[in-house]
Amino acid sequence: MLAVPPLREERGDETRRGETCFSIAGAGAGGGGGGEDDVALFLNFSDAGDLLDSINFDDIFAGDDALPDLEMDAAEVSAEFSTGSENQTKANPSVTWDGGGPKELSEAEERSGSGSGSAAGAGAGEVSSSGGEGSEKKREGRSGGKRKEERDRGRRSSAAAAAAAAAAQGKTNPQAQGKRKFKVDWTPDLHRKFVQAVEQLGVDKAVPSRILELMGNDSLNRHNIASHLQKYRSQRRHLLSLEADAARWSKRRQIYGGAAAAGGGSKRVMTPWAAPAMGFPPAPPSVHHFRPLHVWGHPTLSPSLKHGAWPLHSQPSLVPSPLPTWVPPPSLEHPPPPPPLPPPDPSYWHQQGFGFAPVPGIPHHQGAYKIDPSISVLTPSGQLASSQPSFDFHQWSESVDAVIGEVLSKPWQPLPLGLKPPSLECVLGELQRQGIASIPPASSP
DNA sequence: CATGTAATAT
DNA sequence: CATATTACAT
Repeated sequence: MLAVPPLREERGDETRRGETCFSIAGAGAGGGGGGEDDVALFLNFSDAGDLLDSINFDDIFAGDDALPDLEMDAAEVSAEFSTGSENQTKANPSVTWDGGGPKELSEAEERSGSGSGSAAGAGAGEVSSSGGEGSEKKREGRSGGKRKEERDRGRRSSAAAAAAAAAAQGKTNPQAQGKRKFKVDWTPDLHRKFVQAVEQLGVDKAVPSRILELMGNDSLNRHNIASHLQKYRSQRRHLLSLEADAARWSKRRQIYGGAAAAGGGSKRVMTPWAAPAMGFPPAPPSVHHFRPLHVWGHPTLSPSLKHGAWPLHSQPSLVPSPLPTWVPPPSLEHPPPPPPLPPPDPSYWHQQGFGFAPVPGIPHHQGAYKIDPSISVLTPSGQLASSQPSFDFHQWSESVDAVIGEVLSKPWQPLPLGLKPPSLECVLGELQRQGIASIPPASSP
């Protein structure tokens, strides 16, 4: 709570220089996902250049608090999806029959129109869950986590029988059509097709069914795709965040480290905001008023990420050497020529599923959100969350203004992604609107 | 109903 | 371990 001096209230101004305050409005709650983004990305980005080549995704996904130890174990990285091999070019996915598999489901109907009602017959089949769904939807905290403990659903662990049936038919050529429960082997090739389809559709419009169409692969069903897609997106998000982080770091080096940093004896490149990186709020006492705030982030993948080969190894350096750096804060210090940032696409933020994630520590429904680590969000509680630094306005309170100043001055942006810098108006506007902050008189920090 | 996500099973 | 499956939410 601070005095809230002047600030142009008129929203009309929001678009200065093409900038726009994106409002995620309700979106927040919806996203629900993206939970794994909380990895602390303290990677050693000293050399953004080949960073990506050395990312060990296992670490990344491990995503616990422990800082990923950048082991740079190239070998490991390329563990799966080894493209080099021979198996390539197989048009058909190598689906492997999960013959004995206990669970068996008839997927027949998947094929939309084609009503290939094959119906494995196999009486047993229907493992289809849910006996009768008690309909006890628990409406609570939402966000993926609720999970009704052991949903006592009597694990129909058996159903197995059916499997046999499937197997029987399987033998020869699974894809024929009687595909049942095989496991898709996402070969690099298959994956490429997948990616191609996804990109063709547009990352955001790529939905299982359509992807499926485009891939034309008849041995896959929607679920296979969905599953893969899920993973794919997940990966993507990580890449995005890494890229952003790398960029940020790179930027900082550029700014603070300068030539000095080169040698390795990086001066305390750690300047402002990295300081008391207090974790997340000690649990916002009572965030009653929460409304969605504004977020900033990158609307799209940088080209370097777009290529199809997701399996890391083949991935070109993620961070383009010449990082399109965006320099300083608009109103602070030097007014750098606004780089030709690709126009942000507002709609982006409204897309569903882009990982708005609950900020660890803050019950989702309380309205705290964050997006990929690289993106920052002003939470209802006044916390400005981003991958690393996290400012809690309550705690830093005295200096909200200062905080804001720092926030705005930090190298936030070198996002090679057409991300635009948070505009002062956006930040302050929101703070003001919520009565949390005041406007630093033109030259606060 | 299709989709997305997290958790969990295999 | 990569996928599949499930539960739930949208």
